[in-house]
Amino acid sequence: MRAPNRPSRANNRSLELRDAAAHLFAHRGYDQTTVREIAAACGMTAGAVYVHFGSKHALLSAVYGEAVTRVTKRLAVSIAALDCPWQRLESAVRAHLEAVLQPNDYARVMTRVLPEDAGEARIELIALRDRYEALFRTLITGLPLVPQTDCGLVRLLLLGAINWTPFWYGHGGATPSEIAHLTVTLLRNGLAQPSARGI
Amino acid sequence: MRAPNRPSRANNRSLELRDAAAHLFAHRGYDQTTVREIAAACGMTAGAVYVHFGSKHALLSAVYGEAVTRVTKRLAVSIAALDCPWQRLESAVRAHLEAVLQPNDYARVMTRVLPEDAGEARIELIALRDRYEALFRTLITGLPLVPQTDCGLVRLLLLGAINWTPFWYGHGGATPSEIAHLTVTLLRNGLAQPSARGI
DNA sequence: ACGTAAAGTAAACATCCGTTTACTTAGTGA
DNA sequence: TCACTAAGTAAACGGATGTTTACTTTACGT
Repeated sequence: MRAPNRPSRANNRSLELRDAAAHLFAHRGYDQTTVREIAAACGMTAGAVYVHFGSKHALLSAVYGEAVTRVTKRLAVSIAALDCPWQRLESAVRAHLEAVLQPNDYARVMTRVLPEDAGEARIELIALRDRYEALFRTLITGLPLVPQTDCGLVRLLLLGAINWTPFWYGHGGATPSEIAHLTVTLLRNGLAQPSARGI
Repeated sequence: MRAPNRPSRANNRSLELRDAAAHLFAHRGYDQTTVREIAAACGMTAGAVYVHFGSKHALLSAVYGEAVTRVTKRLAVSIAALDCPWQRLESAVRAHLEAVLQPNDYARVMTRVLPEDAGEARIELIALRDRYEALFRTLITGLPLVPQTDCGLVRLLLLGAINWTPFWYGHGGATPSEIAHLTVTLLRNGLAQPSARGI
C-alpha cells in the first residue's frame, strides 16, 4: 500500500527508474553507478529493476534514447522560425548548450557517458548519437562558407567544443547564450583584429 | 631467471608497469582496467604491482603526471622558434593533436580519463591538467584579438574542440596538421565567405 | 660468506556488482 | 469468486576487483 491513489495497475514506475538512472549516470558515470543505487533512489530493491529493464545496459539505452529524443525536439523548435543559416546555427548551439549545461540529467548523459563504455548497448548508442549529430551536418552544409571548406571537420570541431563545455561550465561565468554567440561568431568571422588577418 | 642481462638490481620495472597502465587506461578506460591486467601485461602478478605503487589510483596519478610532462615538453619545443602569435598557437595545437591522436598512450589518458573518475587522485589530476592548460592561456592572451574578446572562453572552446578529436579521429581522414591548420584559421578569420560576414 | 632488503609469487580476503530465483502481494478480468 | 499476472521483496549466486598476507627468490654490500 505504497501509493493509495495509484492511477492504474500500469503505474509505470519504469519511467521513474529511468529518471533515477539518468540522474545517477549524469552525475557519477555509468560504471560508478550501481543497479542497487538506482533502485534505492526509487525506494525499490535491485531485483525489481529487472521487472522493467532486462539489464543495466538496457537502462542506459533507454536513458540515452530519451536524451536524444528530447534534445532533438528542443533543437528543432529553436530553429523552426529562423531563416538566416548563421542564426539557425547559433540557435541550435544555444539549444544544445542549454540542454547540456542546465542541470538536465538526460542531456548530460549524452556527453558524459561514452558509448564505448556501454558494452552491448554500444552500437545502439552510437546510432542514436549519429542521428543527433546529423542535424548539425544539415545546419553546417547550409552555411555560405569559403569554398572547399571541410564541412565534416568543422562539424566535429564545433561539436567537440560544445560537448566539452560541461567540464568547465560554471567556472567561466558565461551563460549558454553568450557561449553560443561567441562560438558562432568565431566560426563566422574569426577573432583576429581586421588589420591582423592572414591571407 | 627472466632477464639474464639485467642491468642492475633497480631494474625499474615500475616504469614498465606505468607504461602498461598507460596503454590499458588509454584503450579501455580506468574503471574497466584491472590491476591484474596491468600486472599480466608485464608478466607479473597483481601483488607485485603494490611493490611499486601504493594503489591503483597512485598508478593513474603517475600516468597522468607523466602525460602532462611529456606533452608540455613537446609543446614547448614546437613553439620555441616561432614569433608570430598565430603560428605559435597553430604549432601548439598541432603538437597537442599529434600527441593525442597518434597511438600515444600517455597523451590519450589525459583526454579519455576524467579526473572525476580518479577518486582520491582527483585533486592531483585536476592540478596537473590545469598546469597544462595554462600554457594555452599564455598563447591565447598573446593573440591580437578584437577588443573585449573573452580569452578564457576562447581557450576553453579551443581545448574542447581538440580534446574531443580522439572520439572521431580516423573517420574524417584529416591529419593532425590539417586539423590544426583549419582550427587556427577558423579562430583567426572565420569561415564565412567575405561577402556574407556579419557586423 | 652471509645478512639484508627489494622484488615477486600464490593465495586468500573482504567486498561489491549484475543478475537470478523463489516467494509474496495485490489489482484485474471473466 | 477465483485464476491470472504484473510488481516487488529477500536472499542468494557466481564472479570480479582492489588489496593484503605469508612466503620465496635473488642481487648486492660488507
